Amino acid sequence: MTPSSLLATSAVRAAPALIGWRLRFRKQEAVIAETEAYQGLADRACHASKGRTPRTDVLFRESGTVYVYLCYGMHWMLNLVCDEIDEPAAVLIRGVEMPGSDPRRSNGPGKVTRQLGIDGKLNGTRLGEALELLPPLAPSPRLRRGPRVGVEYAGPRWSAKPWRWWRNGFPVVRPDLRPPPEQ
DNA sequence: CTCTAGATCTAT
DNA sequence: TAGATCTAGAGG
Repeated sequence: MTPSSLLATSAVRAAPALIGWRLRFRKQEAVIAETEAYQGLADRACHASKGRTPRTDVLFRESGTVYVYLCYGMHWMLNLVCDEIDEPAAVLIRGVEMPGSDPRRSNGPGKVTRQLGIDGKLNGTRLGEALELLPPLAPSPRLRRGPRVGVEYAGPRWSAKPWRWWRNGFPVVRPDLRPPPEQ
């Protein structure tokens, strides 16, 4: 499994598969521990549901493109673009684990980028340039899943989708969230 | 041009 | 539970 084949599929399939893969940036290494999928024009939680705009353009590009945007005026969100060209989809990196670092320093999307020193300059670059994606070193961990965080604005149909995954035992923020009864 | 909401985090 | 901080996108 190569980084390109991993991402050349829907975000809903790529997001759980990415857990355990490693990100390398400026000599730092981080193991992906929590992800969320944003899939397609129909997904009201996905920025691309607003259409192709200057901001969402990167989502329509080739898988392996890096999408970074500023949230709440102060937090950078790191995403990896998935799926085919012109099919907007991305996985949000919500949590990582770094050797010798308290995981509570990197268990949220804003914390991830702050910890690694990632900002908007990475937006539109491709994996392999500044940011690298490397295969797991350990066997696939057991995963847990639940609804995405902070997307209530998308309406109940989309905010209830259990499109968030994390490594069992990872100290996720908002552990109060439970998977919906059915989807 | 103005206005508003937002894929969050931290301290209170 | 509120405040920080700022920009894309929508509306006039």
